[in-house]
Amino acid sequence: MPDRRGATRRPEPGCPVEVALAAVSGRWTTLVLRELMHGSRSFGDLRAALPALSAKVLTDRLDDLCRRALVDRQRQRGFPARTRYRLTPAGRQLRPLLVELYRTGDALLRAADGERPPR
Amino acid sequence: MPDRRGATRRPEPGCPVEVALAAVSGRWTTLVLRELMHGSRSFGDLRAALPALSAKVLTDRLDDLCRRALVDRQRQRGFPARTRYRLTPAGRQLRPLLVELYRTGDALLRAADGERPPR
DNA sequence: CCGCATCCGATTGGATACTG
DNA sequence: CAGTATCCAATCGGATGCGG
Repeated sequence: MPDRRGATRRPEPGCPVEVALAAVSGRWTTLVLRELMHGSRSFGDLRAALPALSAKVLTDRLDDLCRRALVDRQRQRGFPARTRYRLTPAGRQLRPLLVELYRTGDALLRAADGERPPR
Repeated sequence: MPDRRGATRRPEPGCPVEVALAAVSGRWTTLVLRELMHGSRSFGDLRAALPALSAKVLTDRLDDLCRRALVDRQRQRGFPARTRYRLTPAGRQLRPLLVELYRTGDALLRAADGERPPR
């Protein structure tokens, strides 16, 4: 990618970098993905794991992930209603990216601390 | 990170994943970083390489990257003014992340195409 | 040449209350 | 239980014009 020909001169939605970034950006997205990396979850499971996340934003995130085919939704109608969310094979491909995000962020934090040595 | 204890239950700014995501998100950010990965650039160099990027947004991006200590600004005052931007050692640490973003996005695009096979 | 100042429309995230 | 419906403040990206 560094210096690959076909490099874009504007942010095109079809650029691979934009596609990956769109998949993980947005507030709470990485935390929802982390939960689903551990296995399938219901709407309520996710709310319990992330108590500060409102229902509206959780719905937004899940809708978005479903539209991108990274998450699969299984509704079981009736009362009480039940819905299970799980990663698709495409969604599972995000794992190395999340690991790399953690690794890079950790390196940046260490670099910043190194400048002002921990007295 | 997957299932690491100390895992956050809300989006805290000190979380490594948030730090790395903040460094590369925002429209045009990855393209500006790509240019700087190739070496130091002036404000005008960047505008020429990314013609559809307005001066205001470029300034926003560079200010942000400087505040995060990922980019270093060297002003040479006078007329005409000159400023050179270059990655700091911390900024260069973003390269593997950008590569991983490209790799993952590419994999997602291939997965999506595979579903509707290219006739 | 390198920005900053303004203004603006669109998108975002969150709070709150209600429904199948 | 699993959402939907409103409403709102804040942020964002972009256009345009001026200033050192």
